[in-house]
Amino acid sequence: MSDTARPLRRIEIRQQNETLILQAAEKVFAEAGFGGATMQLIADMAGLPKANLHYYFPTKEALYRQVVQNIFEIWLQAAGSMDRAPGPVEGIGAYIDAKMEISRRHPDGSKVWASEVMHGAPVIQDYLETTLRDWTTGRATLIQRWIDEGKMAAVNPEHLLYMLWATTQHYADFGHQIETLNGGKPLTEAQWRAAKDSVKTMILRGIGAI
Amino acid sequence: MSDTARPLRRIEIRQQNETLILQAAEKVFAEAGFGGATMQLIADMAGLPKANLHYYFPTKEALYRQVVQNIFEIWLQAAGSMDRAPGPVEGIGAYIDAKMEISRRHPDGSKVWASEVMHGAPVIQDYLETTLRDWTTGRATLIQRWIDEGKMAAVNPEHLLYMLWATTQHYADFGHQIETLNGGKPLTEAQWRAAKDSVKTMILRGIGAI
DNA sequence: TCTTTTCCTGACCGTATGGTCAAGATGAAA
DNA sequence: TTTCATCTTGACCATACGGTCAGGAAAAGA
Repeated sequence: MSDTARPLRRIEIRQQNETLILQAAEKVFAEAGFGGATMQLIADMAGLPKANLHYYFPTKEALYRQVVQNIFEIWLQAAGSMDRAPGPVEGIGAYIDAKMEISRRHPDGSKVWASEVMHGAPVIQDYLETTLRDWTTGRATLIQRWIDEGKMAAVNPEHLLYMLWATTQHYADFGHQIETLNGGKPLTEAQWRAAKDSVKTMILRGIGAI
Repeated sequence: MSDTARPLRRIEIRQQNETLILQAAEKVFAEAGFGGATMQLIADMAGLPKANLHYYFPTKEALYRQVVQNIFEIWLQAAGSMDRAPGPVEGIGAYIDAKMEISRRHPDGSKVWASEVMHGAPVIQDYLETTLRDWTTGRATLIQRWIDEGKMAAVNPEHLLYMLWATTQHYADFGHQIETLNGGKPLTEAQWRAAKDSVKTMILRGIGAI
């Protein structure tokens, strides 16, 4: 921006360009899918020549893999919000809040994740079998404990988790449909609050926690 | 199959090949997305030469459009199960059953639909703005009537519909993830019953209908 | 049987794509 | 200043893709 900006240091250059490329890639992969995305389109969106992309990321697959892993990191971050809660109202409530916020702030990332899983998780299958599986088992145990303690109804923990994922991610993955049904306009701040509130109320009542 | 099969009539040939192509296309589009799917792959899966595909469907887009429209037809069929019900327990219960059955019987179709919407509905935008919108408005009115009649809690009808779509379609679109968390095995008959039951119980209780 | 229409398909074409490379530019180290 | 490592990029390449076409096979109609 500034004409008098000092030359960037090596590390800064690398960091800046990688971020630029990853942001552009996330958007293009979300909009076109892996197969429909082109390195040229990502390059144009990042404002860099295509050959420069291949300098930082050797192949399209490598770039895609990094995008998916970044999304998984965000997911893991939200996954923690369920712990350290005395009961389902706080724990599941916080988790819904966190996941709805991700749907709002990172809709592209959510779409890439959904697309990856829909196509059989060719890239992140190992994460599903390790990290995600462990997390799911742990959370199912936690939910079962709440049930045993009489803090919620005896629901199937796995299917509850699926419902949480499905409902929250729907606002990102099917955002276009929701927007169309909303008169072509994105949800307002108030509408997002209403969405969060609806989801929380219906689910927490659905599991007999409120 | 039979060596003595009589030669097929024109209309039969057309019907048979179109069906063959559409089935193969649905599978390939679901697995690879529109951009990742190739006419050659669809042709191989259908057991026909590629040029023959272009005889029945002039372009890849035309073939894809037909696949998406077929899915929408199935969706519309299930959409009727909510009407002619005296209250939410029967109406929404039947709708959940119908949509869960679609997720089970037509997972590929569901994935193609999800993919289409995720990428901004380039092909079926007009359906979203007309048929889907009208249906949604009508159903929201119906739900509001049930609320006014005291048959269920005062929830936001739109967000309830989103939850219904999200939860039921999740079992198709994220079927691979569910299968992985299920030890790599597809859900059994009993597990599908449990899934349906969980979804119905949680949602119907969540809206105060039971 | 003969003619017409529909169906079938191997070979082919132009284009776009992922990826490479060599030569130059730029910042870091000596 | 000189040397070295990193970064940049236009030009290029092999491949794969969607789509075309001509000519033959097969069914329908006369």
